[in-house]
Amino acid sequence: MLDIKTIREDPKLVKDSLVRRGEDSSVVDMLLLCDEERRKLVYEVEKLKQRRNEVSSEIAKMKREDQDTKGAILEMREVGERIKEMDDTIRQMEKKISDILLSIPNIPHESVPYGKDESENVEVRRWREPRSFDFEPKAHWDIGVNLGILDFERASKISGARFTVLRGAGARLSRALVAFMIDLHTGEHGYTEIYPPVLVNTESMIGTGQLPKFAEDMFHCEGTDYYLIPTAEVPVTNLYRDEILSADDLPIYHVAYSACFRAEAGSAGRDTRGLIRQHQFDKVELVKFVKPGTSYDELEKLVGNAEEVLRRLELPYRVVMMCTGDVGFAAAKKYDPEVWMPSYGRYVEISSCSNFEDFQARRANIRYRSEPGAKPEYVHTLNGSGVAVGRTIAAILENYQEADGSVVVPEALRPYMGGLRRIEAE
RNA sequence: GGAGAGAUGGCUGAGUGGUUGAAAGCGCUCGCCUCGAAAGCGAGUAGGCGGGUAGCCCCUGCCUCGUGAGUUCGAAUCUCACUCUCUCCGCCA
Repeated sequence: MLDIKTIREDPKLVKDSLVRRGEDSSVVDMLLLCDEERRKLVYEVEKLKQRRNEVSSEIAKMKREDQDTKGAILEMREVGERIKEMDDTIRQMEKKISDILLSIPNIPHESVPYGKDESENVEVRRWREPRSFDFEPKAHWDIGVNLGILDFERASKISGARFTVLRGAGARLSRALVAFMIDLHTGEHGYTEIYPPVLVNTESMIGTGQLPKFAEDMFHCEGTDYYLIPTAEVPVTNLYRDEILSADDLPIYHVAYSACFRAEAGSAGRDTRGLIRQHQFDKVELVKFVKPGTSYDELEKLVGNAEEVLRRLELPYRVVMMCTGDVGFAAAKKYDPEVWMPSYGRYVEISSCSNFEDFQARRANIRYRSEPGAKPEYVHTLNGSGVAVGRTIAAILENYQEADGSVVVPEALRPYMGGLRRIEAE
């Protein structure tokens, strides 16, 4: 959420940002109109309330002195009615303003390149050349099924499309990856581990920006106020909702493993095979709460932390900076580390690292005091995958496959796999 | 699921219709004291939304005592609904 005061003072900035994102900027004028109207009403009703307060204390005094209060009470009864009506109108106006405010995306940082869609994202760096195979490499869904470690057919029987059952070494590989990633981030990057609920309420979803705009992407538990989280970003960022932190608390670094759930409405036909796009997948997420001045440095470090996972696993990757048309609703700046996927013949997103500045903090009301007694200010929040587990399994299967159909276990993972060096068909 | 108790400021905790936005304590900040510190003493210390003035200093109004409605001239205080927490019982991995 943007600050209404910023919009009031510099509407052009917000309109330009919407245009750069390729969105309609006319909401800004509508918003300002409502805002002006609201302030006018607030001013009026507050004058009435002041009058009511004054007369009420006069009535108290008159009663103590045994004077007649009938006239004053009658007058105030009318004033009270009037106040109620106006408060109603103001409440409607505020609802409208907040609806608009919640639907306006963040302003991209000045370092974000202009572009209309993902085709204009900018590659920032590459690590390692993709391996060249002396045989025809297979896709991970074939490798996994042949090894008996991925079972898509039974998954579709028990659940449906876009689900997977992991079996044997496949299940262990997944568990090993989660442990490996969390150990790396807690042990070497200074993150504190969190294990969050995967069901959260509406308020949390609004706090991080999934709602109200992207309701169709979410699984909602019918008859309840619970949503299945699309990422651990939601519960972990909302950990400090409506809190005022002290400067000493910052920066806060959290790492959280969770299952993630996405309805994937509107992606029919895309990535239908394999582990790339599932309704349920595992992810290790990194979340930071930092002082405003530091958030862009923190973003670079965060991306580096995600990249370190891929380097340790020796998976070739590149990092892409999102352009204005692809930066995402809540982010001011975003980098996507992408892993090389032989079956796709290209790099595939395996992480997404964003600086939200105070966009989420304002929605979720997460503040801090720069020093004792100072006015509370909004923190900056960041998060990034560190990294997506399902896609990492896919990348390992494909990049580490051998001509005989077996898959070599990356060295960094072997301690977590009971020393297993190679996954072979049983 | 049943019965009961509760929800007040950074924290603990008073307050059952009218100078209570809120006692007291703790914490924190500043000052005094001290060579310095502690102790002691004194002062200060919620957030939000408007208006004035104007770069976050200051003045001023309104709102906020879990959330939402209601009663009333006036609600932290009375009524109703909801949410959450705790205790006991039941059920259960």
